[in-house]
Amino acid sequence: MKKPAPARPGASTDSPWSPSRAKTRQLKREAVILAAARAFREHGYHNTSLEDVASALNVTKPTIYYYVANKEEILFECFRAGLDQIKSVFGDLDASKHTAREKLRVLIRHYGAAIAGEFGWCMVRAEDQDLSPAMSARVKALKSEIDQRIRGLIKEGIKDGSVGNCDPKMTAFAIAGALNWISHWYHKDASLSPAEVGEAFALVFDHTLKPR
Amino acid sequence: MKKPAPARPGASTDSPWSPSRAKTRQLKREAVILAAARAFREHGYHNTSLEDVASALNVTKPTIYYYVANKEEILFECFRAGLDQIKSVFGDLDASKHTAREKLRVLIRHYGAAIAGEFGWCMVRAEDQDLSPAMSARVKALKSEIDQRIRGLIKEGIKDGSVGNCDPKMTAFAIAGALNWISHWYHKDASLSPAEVGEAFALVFDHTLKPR
DNA sequence: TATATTTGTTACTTTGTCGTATAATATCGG
DNA sequence: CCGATATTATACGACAAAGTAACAAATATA
Repeated sequence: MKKPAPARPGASTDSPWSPSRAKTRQLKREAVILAAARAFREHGYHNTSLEDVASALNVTKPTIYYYVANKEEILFECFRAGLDQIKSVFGDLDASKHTAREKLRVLIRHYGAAIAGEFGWCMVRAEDQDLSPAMSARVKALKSEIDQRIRGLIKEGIKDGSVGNCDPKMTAFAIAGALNWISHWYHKDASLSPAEVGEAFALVFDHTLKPR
Repeated sequence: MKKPAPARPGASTDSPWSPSRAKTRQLKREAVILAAARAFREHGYHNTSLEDVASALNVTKPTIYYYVANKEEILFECFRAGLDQIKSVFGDLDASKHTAREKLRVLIRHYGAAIAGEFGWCMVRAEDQDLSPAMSARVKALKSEIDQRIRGLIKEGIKDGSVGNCDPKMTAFAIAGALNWISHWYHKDASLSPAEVGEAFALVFDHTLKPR
């Protein structure tokens, strides 16, 4: 279970290993995750063997296991990559001085773009049951954080008057659901870029939220 | 591949077999489908063995195969049961003389209730790749019919003035997505009945659609 | 009650894929 | 240039679950 070399790119001076080694290793690991994410999206998690992933990278299966402990770890990393991408906008939101509705607009645009991205499928459609209880709990916590953020912004908006009166819980479910669902249709109907998709949904829900 | 007896309940007079036999057989078949649908929802399609389904019904695996050709057929029947439930409201819609927005309200309420029902999970979260190309195509056709209906009603509403100006395609995606997503959270958070969930969403999107 | 048909079980084969033991090759620091 | 370590391949073990063959129990009809 112990890594042969610390994979942190920052640990260059205090490590006996060349940083370039650790760096390319990290890069290759990420390539494995990404190739897996694409295969999962195309064929589903259970219909994708690690041999499929390997051959997509022109290597053999044990090579995959050199970079990753097991299939579950790959799935977890896919979840994390996607969810982190969504959460990356939280900082901007905290800093911003706009109304809650405008913050929601930003969040929706960003969220939608992330779902249309490479890890959208895994983040949304992969099943908790394919992760161990521990990993599943971590994923649930991340997801819940995002959902709570939406619900919180709706409540905030009702208070500051930028959002019309509505049921915050159901409205948040509706928004999150509509966004998550993008992963079901986006790659079949990719007439828009991920950013454009996010923008389109931001517009739709701006209508929903605007007070009347 | 040929069934030993025609399972249609209508074939009572011209068949040498007692109709009660065919009837109970049909009932048992449906019990298999339903038990499987519940197991799929709880553990996922691939994490549910037919032995699990069998033991939930207090029988053994080959008994399942007596009522059903294979696992794929079960999944297809689950899809069909759910989608038919949604489509069952189309007749009322055609007969109704209300505005398009009011029709949408009815459709959304009904759709939402169906998704929160027994077959909601299979209908929405099961993957096309787990069906043969032929069956997958049939499912896609049914789904598309429903989506087109929503989009059509939005366009109709924009024309008759009951729906405010919006992008019909994206708005339809948003509505369908929000409704489909119910299957992800409903059984964990079942504080409302399926009908109440449908009603709540009808309300949320009435806000979205109302002209301003 | 006797017989044919339906319904169900026990025990098996087959298949696919995860994950690993082992060995061979490439690459880096000294 | 050499030894150690990183990287990759070949071949295999283990196991779970789909699907089947052959046989046993139940039941309707004559």
